[in-house]
Amino acid sequence: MLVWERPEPPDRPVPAPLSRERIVQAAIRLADADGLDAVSLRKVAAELDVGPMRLYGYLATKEELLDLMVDAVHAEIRPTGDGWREVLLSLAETTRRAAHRHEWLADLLGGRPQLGPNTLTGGEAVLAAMGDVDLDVVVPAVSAVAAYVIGAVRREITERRAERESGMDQRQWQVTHGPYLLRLFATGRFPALAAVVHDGPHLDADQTFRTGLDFLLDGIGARISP
Amino acid sequence: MLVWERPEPPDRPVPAPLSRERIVQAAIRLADADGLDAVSLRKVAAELDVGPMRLYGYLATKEELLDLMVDAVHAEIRPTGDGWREVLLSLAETTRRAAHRHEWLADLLGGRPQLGPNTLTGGEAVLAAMGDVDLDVVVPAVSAVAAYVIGAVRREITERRAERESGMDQRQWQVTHGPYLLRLFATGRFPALAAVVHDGPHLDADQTFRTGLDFLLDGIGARISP
DNA sequence: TGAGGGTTGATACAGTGTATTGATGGATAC
DNA sequence: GTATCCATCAATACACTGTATCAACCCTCA
Repeated sequence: MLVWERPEPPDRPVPAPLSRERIVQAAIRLADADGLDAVSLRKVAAELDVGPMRLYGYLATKEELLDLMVDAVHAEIRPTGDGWREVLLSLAETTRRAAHRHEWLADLLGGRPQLGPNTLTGGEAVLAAMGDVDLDVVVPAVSAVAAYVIGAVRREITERRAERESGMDQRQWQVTHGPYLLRLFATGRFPALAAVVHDGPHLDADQTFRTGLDFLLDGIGARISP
Repeated sequence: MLVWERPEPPDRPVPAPLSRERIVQAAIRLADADGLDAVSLRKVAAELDVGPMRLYGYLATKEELLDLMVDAVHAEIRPTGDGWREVLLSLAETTRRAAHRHEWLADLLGGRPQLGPNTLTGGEAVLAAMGDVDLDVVVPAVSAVAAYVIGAVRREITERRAERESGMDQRQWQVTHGPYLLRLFATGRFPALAAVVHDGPHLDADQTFRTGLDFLLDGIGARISP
């Protein structure tokens, strides 16, 4: 044997075979690190030391990759608890926490039909735990909670990003939006808004999410056990 | 004067001067017709018979254009009514109707901080109409309704698109997803889901939206007038 | 008439998703 | 053991995106 044909180091013997799984994990890593815009097929492929076109052996389109990413994260969303209220509450909170770990989820939630196995498994868990509540209430109730969560998480993540960016250079934010807003408020056309900004409660994100969710769950509860 | 130098027809004397307004209207036309993906700076510019770079005299970036589009549509969202419940309800319904007229709105709602004049005017109208309800309830209540609307509209438009596409070739949809779903359901891992699909209520979009909204408003009402 | 300067159009660049085409290597048939 | 075929994979190519840069232009003022 020729000496320069040294054997491969044993701890990285062969690159793991490509798979949907590995592609999706790489895409999620990229999205977690640098946001959804950083997920391009070229970058995902580079992450896996592979040509971009290789991915098309496993994916039909980029949209499919995004769908798979969402479904993969749904594995982290597993509602638990006893009784309809606990279950819906934990559905909401685990979804929200997943979006905190993967902010890009906020951009994707609700934007595509979700029929992946993990998503369906989560849905099954919710429905199964709803006890013997009438289906005529269960269906709109779950649907309403899902809608609320999608919107609330989206707003929260959007605000979080804006704060992060304006925190990074608060100076710039004030220079850009400050005068404009001051001018608008100075017109006196927004007295109620001004009052809220001035005297309104300053809830943190946890409280805001929870309060709105409680409104909704209370309203549902009134239909279940009047 | 040379005969072939015919004067411009008087009903189209000079191209209207370019303006943010005209740019935004052109972008909205494009988005209404062919979806948000059809809104590229090049196409918007072409719509206005102008080079792409002209737009940068009026816009700093494409994101700004999208923000302006959203704010422009907010001019159509003007809640009316007496009392907090009517106002919140009309806020929700007018928003939803605007999204029906401009489906792309569902992709943008909640995705960016909204500080445009039309958006603020709408917010002012809502707050002003909330009467003398305690601010500690008003703020989370409005916020919760906004969140619900964002999520519900997003889900509804997503489903509408899926139906439209699968309606255009239902054959293809069944070929693609049918066997996969049947296989999943055949495993027996989703009995509750299967029950819902089989026995659950089939609400139309109006009812679904309205029912969830009523849950939420009921819950809010319980805090306002217990 | 000439010069200066803001306005506008053209070109250019880096990046995207994806179609097509050419190479390559391993299994199968003789 | 050789030849053939086919599946796999890499490279190239295309049309398109947002945006930076730069050259031409026209309008205003001296």
